[in-house]
Amino acid sequence: MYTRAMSGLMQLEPNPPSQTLGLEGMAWIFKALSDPARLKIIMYLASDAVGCCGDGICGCDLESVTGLSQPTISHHMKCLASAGLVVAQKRGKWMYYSLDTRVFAAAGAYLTQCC
Amino acid sequence: MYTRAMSGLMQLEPNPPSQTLGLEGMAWIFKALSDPARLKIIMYLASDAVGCCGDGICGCDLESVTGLSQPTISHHMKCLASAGLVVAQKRGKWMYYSLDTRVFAAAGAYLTQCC
DNA sequence: CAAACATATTGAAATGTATCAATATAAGGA
DNA sequence: TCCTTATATTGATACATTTCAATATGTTTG
Repeated sequence: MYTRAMSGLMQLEPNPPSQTLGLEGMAWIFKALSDPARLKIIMYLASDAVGCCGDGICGCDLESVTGLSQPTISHHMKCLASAGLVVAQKRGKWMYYSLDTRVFAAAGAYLTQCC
Repeated sequence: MYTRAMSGLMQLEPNPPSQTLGLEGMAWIFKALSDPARLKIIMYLASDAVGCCGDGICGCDLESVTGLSQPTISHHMKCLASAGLVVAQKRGKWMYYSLDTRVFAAAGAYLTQCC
């Protein structure tokens, strides 16, 4: 899975993806957004909730929010990170996740401007 | 496929989907957007191209634009229509397709406003 | 009505996805 | 060091998706 070379997405420059990415890249972003569980995760990350570890939202928070197993959360977060929508940061033994609002803004602009 | 009850989506009211649709509905829209061939079709429909039948863009136009077979185009258009992104209209023996800009605007707003 | 054409449906193959159980890896604390 | 905890990976299963060939449906025109 996620065989697409993601280096370009992971360290996105200020340029909006709609100009940087082709159809394939945009489709990849929308695919990451196409699962209800992942949207739920995104909404939780956007909600400024506190999280059980205090210093951000980590994987175990997302298990309880979604009711999904730990490997499934790991899978979904890799999917979101590979699209550049989520930034994953390891601190200690936890992974902390946050949204890259630039990618959301760019994908939103792509939809509002395409027609 | 496309077992989801689409009646609500097909005759969308002015209300943006982000308020009308839940996570499932938004995920359904993003899934329709998650294929490069469908994005190519959308870009073509947004381009105000003339089309071989003169009075809009019909299925055979999309075959030549994408290089995909007729059944595959039919499949993709049903997918886009089921998400409400595309309106399909039969005139004579042709199906004419157009974008529902309200759904694009609503999906775009969902992304720009969620974080 | 019959032929031609546009689209839809069916069937099938290849591939991809979502999910969890089991296990591995990595990091912190006793 | 050993145990506990958080996350990642592997393996397996069920299901969905993309695609086309073949065929069916429906519409216009001869």
